[in-house]
Amino acid sequence: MAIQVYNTLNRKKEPFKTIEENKVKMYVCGPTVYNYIHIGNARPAVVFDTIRRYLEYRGYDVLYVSNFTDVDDRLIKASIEQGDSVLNIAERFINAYKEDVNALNVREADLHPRATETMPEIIAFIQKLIDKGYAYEAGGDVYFRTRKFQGYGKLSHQSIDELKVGARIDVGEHKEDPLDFTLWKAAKPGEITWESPWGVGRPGWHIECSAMVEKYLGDTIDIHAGGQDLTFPHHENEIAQSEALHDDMMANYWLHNGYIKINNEKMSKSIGNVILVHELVKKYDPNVVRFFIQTVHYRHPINFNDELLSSAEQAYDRLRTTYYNLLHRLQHSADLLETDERNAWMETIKGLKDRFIAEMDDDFNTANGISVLFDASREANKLLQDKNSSKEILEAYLALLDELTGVLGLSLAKQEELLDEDIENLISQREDARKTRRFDVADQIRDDLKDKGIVLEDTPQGVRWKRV
RNA sequence: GGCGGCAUAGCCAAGUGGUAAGGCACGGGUCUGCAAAACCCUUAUCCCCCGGUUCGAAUCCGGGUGCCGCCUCCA
Repeated sequence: MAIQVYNTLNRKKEPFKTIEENKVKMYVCGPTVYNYIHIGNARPAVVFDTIRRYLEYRGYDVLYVSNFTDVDDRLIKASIEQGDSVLNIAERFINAYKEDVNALNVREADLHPRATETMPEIIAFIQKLIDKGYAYEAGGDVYFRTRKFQGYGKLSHQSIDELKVGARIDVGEHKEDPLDFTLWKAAKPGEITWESPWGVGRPGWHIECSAMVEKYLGDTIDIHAGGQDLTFPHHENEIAQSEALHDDMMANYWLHNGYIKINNEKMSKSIGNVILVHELVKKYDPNVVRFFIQTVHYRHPINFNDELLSSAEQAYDRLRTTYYNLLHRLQHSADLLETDERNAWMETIKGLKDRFIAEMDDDFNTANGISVLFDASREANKLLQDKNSSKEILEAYLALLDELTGVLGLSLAKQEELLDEDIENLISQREDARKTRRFDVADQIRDDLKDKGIVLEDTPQGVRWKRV
């Protein structure tokens, strides 16, 4: 059974078929870099990074391109407010973006093109649209002739006459039709500009993606993705530009992730409930944040608040505990014997892996993939209760957990930690006390260590400790 | 007005025709010197409401209620 992908274009799941065998060309709309990113920006980064990782896991060679919009109205505004250049501000927040998504274990794209570095291609793209009659210059601006493009509205499933109701012409615009959108914007005095056949100016928002996709990936790509809000008008306009020019599909699959809400409200600056990734990862382990995002299907809305994050933290710790306990057993057990049930265990492990793949194949259902991780955890915990467990099977469970969490971009492994010598001493003093049944002494030491954030757990294979 | 989404246990969340995954929290039991961790059991006769199709629906159709998104360069 092939991977099934929900395609916004047709509003249904379809078998995933690539243009070139085993190769995926994927483009994800990136941020406008005028500020630190919030969790609304983080979601697509995490979601499509996960999809990329999964496709690679399934044997595809993925070429992943994601842009930075480094010139637009908001950047110009920020530039004026901060008295700094557009390019400096962009540079600063590109670095901040990379730092933030890196914390969430989002891999860098193969290519991160910037609008300002794609200017010749953007201008050439616009010129070709003019030559083909799909665009026109007016007063130094260039507009796309929306009505001329057959099929406008096919992604957002709206008819052009309905769209017309909301469209309007702003003061200073020179559109033939309210539905037309800007490809090139004439500069106002003092703004950052580029030379073009239509005078100095800068590109409209939508054109950079069309130009970049063409430049780096080709006329038709496999996957084009972004947040749900980009469906209209951004992606609709990209389709119009690219398909008008190429007379071919821009992308075979359009994927859109759902919105984020804060305490069931829309996250917005006016409400003042915007959560920056920056701040969030100080408060919660980035693994937990990533995990939390993945516990909800990517197309569904996701609600953020402290209670939900804390619950996710508890859940994630369950997986971690299993992982640590497997490691502890492996390292501290002298009784690693072959069990009679070796084949049964290996079958179970194989079954878990197969289930994980089946769930993820179904439109990247990470919520169900994660439920398999919990089942794996339960099975591994059962193994840990056996008196005789073999090294091979313990290692197989660790490998399974590493493999599946790795696909999701999560890590259960903790950093190598050492205890202070005096704490080591206390632990061994307690062991002595327990051996001589001086339990009051032993319990006192355990309580003291707990106050210092070290929890002790006695197992048949010796004492186990963890920090809390 | 147009287009679309969602409504599943105390909370979160899968499931889109075959009789309710998983997690958090709660309760009982086992294990333990006591704990912790873990395991087992229990926890929605039922999936917003009403009607219909079907041998059979949380899942399909019609109607209703509630919440939300896009149609404003906001992911």
